[in-house]
Amino acid sequence: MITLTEENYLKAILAISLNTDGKVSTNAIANEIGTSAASVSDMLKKLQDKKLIKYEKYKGVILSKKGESKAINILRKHRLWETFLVNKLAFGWGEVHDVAEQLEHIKSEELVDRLDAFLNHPKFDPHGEPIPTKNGKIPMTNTIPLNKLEAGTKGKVMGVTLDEKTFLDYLTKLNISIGTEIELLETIRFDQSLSIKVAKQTQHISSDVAKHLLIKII
Amino acid sequence: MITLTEENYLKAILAISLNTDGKVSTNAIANEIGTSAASVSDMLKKLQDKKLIKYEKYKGVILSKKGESKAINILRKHRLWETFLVNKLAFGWGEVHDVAEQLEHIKSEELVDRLDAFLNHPKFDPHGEPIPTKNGKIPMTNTIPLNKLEAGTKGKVMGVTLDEKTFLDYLTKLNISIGTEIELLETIRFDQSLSIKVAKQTQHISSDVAKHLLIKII
DNA sequence: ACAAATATTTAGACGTATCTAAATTTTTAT
DNA sequence: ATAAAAATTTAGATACGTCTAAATATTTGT
Repeated sequence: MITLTEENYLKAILAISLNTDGKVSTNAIANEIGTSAASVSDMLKKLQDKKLIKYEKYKGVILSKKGESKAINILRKHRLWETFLVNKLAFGWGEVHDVAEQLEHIKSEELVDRLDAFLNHPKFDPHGEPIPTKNGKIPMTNTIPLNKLEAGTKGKVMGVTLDEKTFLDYLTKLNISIGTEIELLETIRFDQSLSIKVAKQTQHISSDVAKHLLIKII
Repeated sequence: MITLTEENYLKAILAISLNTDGKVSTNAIANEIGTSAASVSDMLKKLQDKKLIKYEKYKGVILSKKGESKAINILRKHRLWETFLVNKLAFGWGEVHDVAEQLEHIKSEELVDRLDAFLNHPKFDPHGEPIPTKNGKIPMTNTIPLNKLEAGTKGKVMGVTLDEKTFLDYLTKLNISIGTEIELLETIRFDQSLSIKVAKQTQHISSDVAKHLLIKII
């Protein structure tokens, strides 16, 4: 049996893997989970013993087939529950993360299948992120982060890659949500901050904000 | 912060309290939870320290105001989630207990409020048991267990007090569900088993089954 | 009332997950 | 190339929840 804590480690390793190339470092995991490197080191041994990861001391870690499958399933459950909370219980998109972090650990394949059907097999969660399929694939989206766009390009916000209330509240204040059209006017050389046009209004945002906005060029 | 295990102890103590008078014994709790009396004894000290129970060594235990409020809230969540699973996700009434046992520990008052509203503030769960109110009351029902009925009395099944798949599957086989009309024909002196009439068919059931059927006399 | 049976608690141990501090390995910079 | 810095692992502790075996308290039966 896999414990709740082990599930959280797998999820963290997957999240880091999706954003970076190569092996995942102990420190990166410690940072993602909010724990010490020592604790991570301890846990990696256990996950290794259970064949959930491939781990070499000092060399970093990657998920095994089995570990990846578990991690993707947790991600699937997380995104399905977020969809449920927003679409059925009328939560705001900034309010669902913490609850979904609990719900994602509920163990029942039947429940997930029925929830998926109840929601009409959604392809994307409320943040525009693709919902992994039952057989463990994460659908690819042809979007790029706003900060990688060339100046003068217009696009539409297809998703956000940070699920944090303060961030999502800020987006709401900027009048940005899924589907919003944005034109990148200029990238400032000094700090990579961006001038953008949203609904005919010119606004200015940091590159930290821009990198979490997934854009499809139109 | 209250742990998952502590919540399960409070729930168990409440469940026993609702069926018996006086203080709850260590053994009764061990039996309900499926653990050793020694473990229960350890845990009772912790719950006492947290002021969740009133406990005197060797004398048994009752819930404190605070403990009772927590326990009833867990029961409320359990029954709301069971209602969700049956009414919205089309689970059978015998299939929801294990999942609800997990869902009842999700921490979010907002979630419970919204779930309650989504379900249209149900008064009873799929087993006919009353759903505790947000302010911590368990509505009373004027029903009695089938085995306490007098021979010759007719009644309607209003609820079942055992949430176990084998039991509920058996009821289904007997054609008994919430709302079914039953006439008690005779109680056998030897083993307290019962002859009943269900939908014009005479059937015979044990007193163990009968005591978990809540009847309203009609 | 008192011995036997039953119930409960204590003692000591184990596994999980965490921490801080110290040791070790790897990377970086001159 | 090697010393300093950074990353990682190990060692030793702590808290939680569990267990078995032993000790103690309570209840029961005669």
